[in-house]
Amino acid sequence: MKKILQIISDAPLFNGLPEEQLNSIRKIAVDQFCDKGKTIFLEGDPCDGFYIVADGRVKIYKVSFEGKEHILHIYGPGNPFGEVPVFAGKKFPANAQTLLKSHLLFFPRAAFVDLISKNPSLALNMLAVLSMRLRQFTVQIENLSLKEVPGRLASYLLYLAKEQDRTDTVMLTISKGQLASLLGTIPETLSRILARMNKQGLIETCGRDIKLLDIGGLEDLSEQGKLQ
Amino acid sequence: MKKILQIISDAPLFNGLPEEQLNSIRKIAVDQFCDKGKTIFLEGDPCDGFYIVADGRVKIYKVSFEGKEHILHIYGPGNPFGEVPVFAGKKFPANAQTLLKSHLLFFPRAAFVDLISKNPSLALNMLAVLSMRLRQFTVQIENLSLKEVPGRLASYLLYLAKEQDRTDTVMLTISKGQLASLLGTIPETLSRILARMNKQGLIETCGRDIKLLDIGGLEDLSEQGKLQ
DNA sequence: CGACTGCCTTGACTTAAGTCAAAAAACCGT
DNA sequence: ACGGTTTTTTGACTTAAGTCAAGGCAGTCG
Repeated sequence: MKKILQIISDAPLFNGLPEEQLNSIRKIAVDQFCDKGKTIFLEGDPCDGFYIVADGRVKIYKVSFEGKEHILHIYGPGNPFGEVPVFAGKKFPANAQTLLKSHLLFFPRAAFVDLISKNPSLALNMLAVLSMRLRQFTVQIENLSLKEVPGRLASYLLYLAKEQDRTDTVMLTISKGQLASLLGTIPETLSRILARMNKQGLIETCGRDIKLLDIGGLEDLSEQGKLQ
Repeated sequence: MKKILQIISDAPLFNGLPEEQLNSIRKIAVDQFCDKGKTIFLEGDPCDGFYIVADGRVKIYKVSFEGKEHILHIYGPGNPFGEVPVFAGKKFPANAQTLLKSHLLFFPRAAFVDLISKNPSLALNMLAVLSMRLRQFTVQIENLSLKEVPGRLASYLLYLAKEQDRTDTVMLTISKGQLASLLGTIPETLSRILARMNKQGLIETCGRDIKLLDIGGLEDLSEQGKLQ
């Protein structure tokens, strides 16, 4: 387990802050250890603070009327979540659950707002993080409304390749069912599309490893949003 | 035309700020008058500041590879736009165009960041605005991925009713073609769905006026996301 | 008044993707 | 290695929604 102060100073949210401020942030952080599958909060719960993932993985998701689940984000170490309602209002807009045994830091609302209001540079960091998220959401909405599933999958694979700094093979860090949910579809459809992309020589799947055989083709697909 | 100071003090972004700060904000604001259909910025343009709508209406939209357009937002008086890349990066993530003859206020990036970094309460306001936007995006993504078009339309009608403070009849403030794009669909589909909802007695359309005949039914539809 | 233009609607057709059901494969603890 | 989950894949079928093409219905302007 990493030191709390270390975790805090590594988080993008607190990047570049002076030692002294990091210490005052550390003082308000509350440790929290969760098993896999633990629900952290539910949509509509009152929000009295936000979290940072110190270790493990957390999914943020919505559930439809019929119980179908759509994953909005999957966050790993260093990522904050639940920070939106700290400023916007009083309730969480989605559900959060751990995907792995996880270690979280909790920041109580009142104390954090107090810190921010005394700390312009912390506020600027926070603004940058929220802005990045907004930008990602813009992309996600674009994907959902302008691209078909194969296009979204291609985008995701290219994003993964960048993330993992590989050009040949990427490894899924989540199950295919979860990936389907993240792409706004269902496992059956995802499975069929992977099979189709195999046949077309774009990729070669082997369990959770996916060989990228035709990066150019994947790029076309992610731009055009349509297969063929 | 309203006074610039008046516009600024009415904008949610600057809500509750002391007179003195409003004045320093006013000093960095640049007036801009646009005809209908004027492109304000394009996706990928370098961003050197953001805007507030003083008067008129602006659409924020993305264009797909084949040229299909999806409207992300439509903003009216008091709303800021383009504020994301001021903190996140250097380029605009979407396009902006006026829908009406409009009056905008432009805030240059450097001057504004400077203001924020000296002004904790302005920073907090900004955080609240961005958080609200993130929350709206969450809803939009939920709509796109969990609901079919009739569900999204019902949500929009109920939102309009709330906005206009009516329970019987709402008036579309945009054309049906634009509404289709905002809902992530095409005019033909929207037209068919409106016809279907008419037949089912949920609504009664008359040009741009839409009578809400069965609010309960619309609520069910917007929750379940499916017609029937 | 009529022709023009932009917006909306309708119809016939195609297709992407969802549902339901079942088989196959991978994973896990004992 | 074994039984029992849980995931993933496959197949047959349905359906929402997109495409293409043709009409209709305003408004407006000469």
